[in-house]
Amino acid sequence: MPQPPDDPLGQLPGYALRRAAQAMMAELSQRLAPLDLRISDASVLMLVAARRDMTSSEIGKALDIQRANMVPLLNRLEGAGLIRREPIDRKSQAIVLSDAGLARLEQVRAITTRFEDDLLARIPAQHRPHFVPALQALLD
Amino acid sequence: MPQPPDDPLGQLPGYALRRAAQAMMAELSQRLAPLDLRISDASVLMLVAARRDMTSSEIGKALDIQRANMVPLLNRLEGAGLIRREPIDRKSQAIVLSDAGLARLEQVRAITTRFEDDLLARIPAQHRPHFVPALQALLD
DNA sequence: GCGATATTGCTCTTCCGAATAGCAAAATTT
DNA sequence: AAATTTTGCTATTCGGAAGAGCAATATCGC
Repeated sequence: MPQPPDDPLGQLPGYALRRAAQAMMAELSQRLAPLDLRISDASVLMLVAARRDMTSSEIGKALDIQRANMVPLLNRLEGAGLIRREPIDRKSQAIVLSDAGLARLEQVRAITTRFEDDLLARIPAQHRPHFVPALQALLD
Repeated sequence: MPQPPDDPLGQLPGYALRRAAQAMMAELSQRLAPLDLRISDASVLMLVAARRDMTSSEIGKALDIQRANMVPLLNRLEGAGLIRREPIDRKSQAIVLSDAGLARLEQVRAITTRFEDDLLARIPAQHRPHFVPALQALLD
């Protein structure tokens, strides 16, 4: 990621945010590739483990993924045997982790906690505690 | 952008970074839409104004856009009459702003400086000075 | 209870950004 | 002069995200 001194864009918060997110996601994707999971797959696994029996729409709301786009995502996870769809009533279904899903989740956790540590480590100590709060302030 | 208290992901720097960047870009896109420009279009205009006579590949390197993807982008800008391609030698061409491009750039500047101000304003004052430095640390 | 309304899960389609492979012409290196 | 690199491009693919629309079902107001 070159940062030429005469780059007039590098100082702009919006531009820096975009580039940083881009670089971060490229690296996380690579680290998750051995598990055969995309970033959104991993997010879903983590979420359904933390809050059991969520419906597809609830997951979508929490992760800001549209209903329509949840379908292929969950199909993929179900096809890989990581989740199951269990009927709640005749309309809704709960998404639950299978045993294989739980096992995969453990691998995901290992990779992501390592990843998040590495990420934070690259931020100079004096800026570090401000990083997540600043980002969260942008999400209200 | 909901941030439920029992969201196990919201605290993760990587996840927060992704979501913040997503939200930011969605909003910037909207603000640029009246100018009929995408975010990358605007970046290119700003860059070619600051460093004149750059070639397509140089722009790509600076903005981290691949050669192949620069082509339709520049075609679009050229089609809109905002830039011209001027031959340097028989292989390379300089990208230069047209008069219309310069005028459009002024509008871009108005929108982006306003946007960047608004963005920073949403970050609490004690975190604000740490924001861009932290992001830049992730880009090395 | 019933009718209007909202929600759920889905299909199909489109768009954008990004990536890859390949290519011809021209420049640069040695 | 030959080998290598660079430039600009075509063509294709992929992933994430968005939109419109739909049938079945659940929920709310009365």
